[in-house]
Amino acid sequence: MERAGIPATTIQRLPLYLRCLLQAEEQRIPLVNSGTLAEMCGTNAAQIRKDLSYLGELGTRGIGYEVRALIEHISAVLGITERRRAVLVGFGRFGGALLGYPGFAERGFDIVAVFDSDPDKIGVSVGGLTVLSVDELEGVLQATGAEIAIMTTPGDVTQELADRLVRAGVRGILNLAPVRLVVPEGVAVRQVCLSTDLQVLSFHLAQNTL
Amino acid sequence: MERAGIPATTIQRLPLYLRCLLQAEEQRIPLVNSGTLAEMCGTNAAQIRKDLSYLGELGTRGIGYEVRALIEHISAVLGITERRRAVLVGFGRFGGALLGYPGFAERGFDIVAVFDSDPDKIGVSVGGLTVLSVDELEGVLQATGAEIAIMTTPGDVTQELADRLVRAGVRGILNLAPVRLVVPEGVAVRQVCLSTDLQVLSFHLAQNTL
DNA sequence: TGATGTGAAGAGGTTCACAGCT
DNA sequence: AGCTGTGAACCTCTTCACATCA
Repeated sequence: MERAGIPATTIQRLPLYLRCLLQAEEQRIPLVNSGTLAEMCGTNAAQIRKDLSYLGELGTRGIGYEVRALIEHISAVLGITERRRAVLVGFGRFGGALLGYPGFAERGFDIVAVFDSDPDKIGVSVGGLTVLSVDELEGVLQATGAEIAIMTTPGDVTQELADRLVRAGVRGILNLAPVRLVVPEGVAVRQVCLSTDLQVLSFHLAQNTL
Repeated sequence: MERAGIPATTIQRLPLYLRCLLQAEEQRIPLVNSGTLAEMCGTNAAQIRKDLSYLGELGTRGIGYEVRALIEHISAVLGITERRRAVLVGFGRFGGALLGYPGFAERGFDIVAVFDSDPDKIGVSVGGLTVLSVDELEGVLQATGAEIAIMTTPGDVTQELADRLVRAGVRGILNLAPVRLVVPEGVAVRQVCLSTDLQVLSFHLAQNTL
């Protein structure tokens, strides 16, 4: 499968396409063309065709794209045909909220362990899981084979924990802590920072008040 | 002030620069050059200089940038010299977690109202605020003059609520609901979707297992 | 005929390399 | 001498326009 050479921006749009296609499938729509899919996604037809062309020749000229087949293809490229295991590090406000979020499981991601360093939280059981001590990080990661970590830890310990996670086999980190992580080659990091987003919004507000 | 013509990517990096500069100031560092700032931010010196040059000639050749002055400038461009008011729409798992998050206030964003449609939640008081009915949206927005909305609502009602928010004067939306919002010209939207981020991470995992 | 797939043109950002100040 | 500010080269992504094929 020709996966290399797909632009990063295309990859970031695939989950959106997937969501729209699943929606179409629910409505029993068997076929879409680039125009209608673009409308569903809020993009343009050329973008859709170009993006999908990177995954192979998935459409039929004069007809369009078969919804089910396209879902399969995109899922395969995103590597979510099998379920993926993730651990949650940090059981605070955000950590707790994320654990209860059904969206992860719906999209094929299973949270298989939760860690914290606060003795008051360790042992708490929630959603079928028990909060574990971060001391057990390495052992549990080995046992579960989880490859993804979602971090909602205080800023000052995040890099250190990330290092341990990587050493223990994690190769993808979704970081909600307001810290720029440094990770070795081959490990992917997605940084989420709501404060940053608010500041970008603020810029736009300031712009429009000239 | 020459704000137009600043690349969108530059704007998105300014909050990061700001964070690093505040950190430098805390360490009583009065002056930085593009090299050291780049290291703190995990970028390169050329990027820093180019970005800052869009804001004006803020440095001194042969010397570098004065930390305090740079903080002021970036804050001004981001429009966060005055505090900004935001409302939270949706008091569920995420909404509750966000309300307790001190990071917003620290960066100049005050959450001035919380809305929900669930009768069981309306009236609950939390962090000095009382959860209000979404029926009161328009009135409260007018009264508070909030320009930003943070949405953590169920997907199916989000667009509709966003329309009402925009009509009531909101011009920046931070959307945590897994829905692509359609908004009129002049309204800025930042979409946050953790599931999307996980799927992008999954792609990278799949890549490295070839 | 109708929609895809794609080379080519265009736009937007990043990196380079050096002129220009202090 | 040292570091900024910036034109120019380079690269990446988006949009266009059309050849291509069912």
